[in-house]
Amino acid sequence: MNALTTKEETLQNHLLAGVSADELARLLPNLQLVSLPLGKVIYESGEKMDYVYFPTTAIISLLYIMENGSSAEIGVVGKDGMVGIAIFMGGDTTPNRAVVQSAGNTFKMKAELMKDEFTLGGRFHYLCLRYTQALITQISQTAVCNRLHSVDQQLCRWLLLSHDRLPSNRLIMTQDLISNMLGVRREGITHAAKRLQAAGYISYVRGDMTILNRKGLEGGACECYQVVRAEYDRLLG
Amino acid sequence: MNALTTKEETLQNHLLAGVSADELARLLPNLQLVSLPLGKVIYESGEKMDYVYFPTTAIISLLYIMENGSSAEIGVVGKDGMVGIAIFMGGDTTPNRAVVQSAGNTFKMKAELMKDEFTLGGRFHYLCLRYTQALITQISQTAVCNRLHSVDQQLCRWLLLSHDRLPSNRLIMTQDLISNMLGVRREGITHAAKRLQAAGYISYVRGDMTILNRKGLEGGACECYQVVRAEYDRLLG
DNA sequence: GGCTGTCTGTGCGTTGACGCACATAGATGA
DNA sequence: TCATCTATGTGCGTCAACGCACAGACAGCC
Repeated sequence: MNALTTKEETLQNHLLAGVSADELARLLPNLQLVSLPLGKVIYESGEKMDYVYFPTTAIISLLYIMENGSSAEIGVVGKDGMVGIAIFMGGDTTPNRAVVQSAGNTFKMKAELMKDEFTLGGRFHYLCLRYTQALITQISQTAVCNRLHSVDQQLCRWLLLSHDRLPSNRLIMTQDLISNMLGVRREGITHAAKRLQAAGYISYVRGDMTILNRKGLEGGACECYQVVRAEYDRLLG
Repeated sequence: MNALTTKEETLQNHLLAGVSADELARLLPNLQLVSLPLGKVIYESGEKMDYVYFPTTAIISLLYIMENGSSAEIGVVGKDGMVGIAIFMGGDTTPNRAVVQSAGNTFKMKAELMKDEFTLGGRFHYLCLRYTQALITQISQTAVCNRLHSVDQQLCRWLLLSHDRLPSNRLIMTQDLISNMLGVRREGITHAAKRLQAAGYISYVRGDMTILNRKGLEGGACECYQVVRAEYDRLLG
């Protein structure tokens, strides 16, 4: 891959696409394109973060793992953002695991270089902070949704958030994995997915899901999805 | 109140206590001490934030209000932090309401002055970012807790988070208000509170609650409380 | 083809929380 | 003192989600 196509691919990530020409010129030599397989753990809870990730086609899920092994997703990151905000926020680590939810590509950059660029305080700095605020809204809305909404509604929200970050309508993911993300039973996902398939919104066979009708999903979701979407558009659109 | 006592009171807020002497000298003339009554709304969802707040004895709850009127807390702020991070993160607003959960004092400062001081990039900037990361952990853990834990456990967590930010062992708050914070039924809080009182961990009469046994509450809470506490200590301790 | 492992579907009893209705008890003020 | 309001306690039916067990169904592989 030559420099030109790398530059083109960086533009697939919304944060990298938004920086100034000067900044991009500085960042480009330090960005390494890597392909991530489904299930790959890129950060473990409490572990020092060596790299920051800017996904292009991959989707990364931020999970908290309980002591007893159960888990729940707190946020999802794709081409809209980055994984590793703790690096520039100053904490270096977070008590969360970051797992590849959908295989694909991402750029990675050394944590030290990330800090250096951030401290320069330019448009990159500005975008990182605004992105962090958008992520806070996503996490907040996950909290609210977990409290007040049904599994059916949450599955719709989750599918929409994933679809927004996906390069196609296909999502390679078993119901068992989805249940781990949402922190519910696998059977609960089976039931909800069946209903969505019966309604014609999605179709799936053995870990291969296709989104057929976004509007339908939007109707089945709670207001949480729209709140998050609107904040991303407002802050980064 | 003269300048000396104001300066002493600012030190009750952990963020203000952590800034450099130069920064504090710049901030002090712009900090206005106000007393906030229980239930006062200091920000409405989506509203432009005119001030940032640094509580000393007051506790502020960050809530999301659903379209149907039900609500859920996403985080709580006291002397450990500040309300209004959106001002320096760049978004200016958030889709949340900020309500006084426990009456008390807070310093407030004009949003413009906050932005100016933040952009200077000193220790204040550093502390604001680290605080934001701690708040993210709190919100994340709220999401996890909402998903996986019982009302009893969540009440313990909530009481502990409040107690950490309270100047005494007394919390003036009805069960009805607590239920709005946690996004559960009032009766659910009645049952949980009765159990805690029977165990001797708390006592209460008509909106006047006293925490008698912190260790007991810690035993009744899920791991979520400790995770949040540890992150605050690590990032800001 | 047949074996094996994984993914999805289904049934059933249990449970934690909900929604509603109403009872009791402390606080407030005329 | 009495009326009223608010806060808390309690009962009961309902329901969504859970935990468990197991039955297909499909894929990959020898």
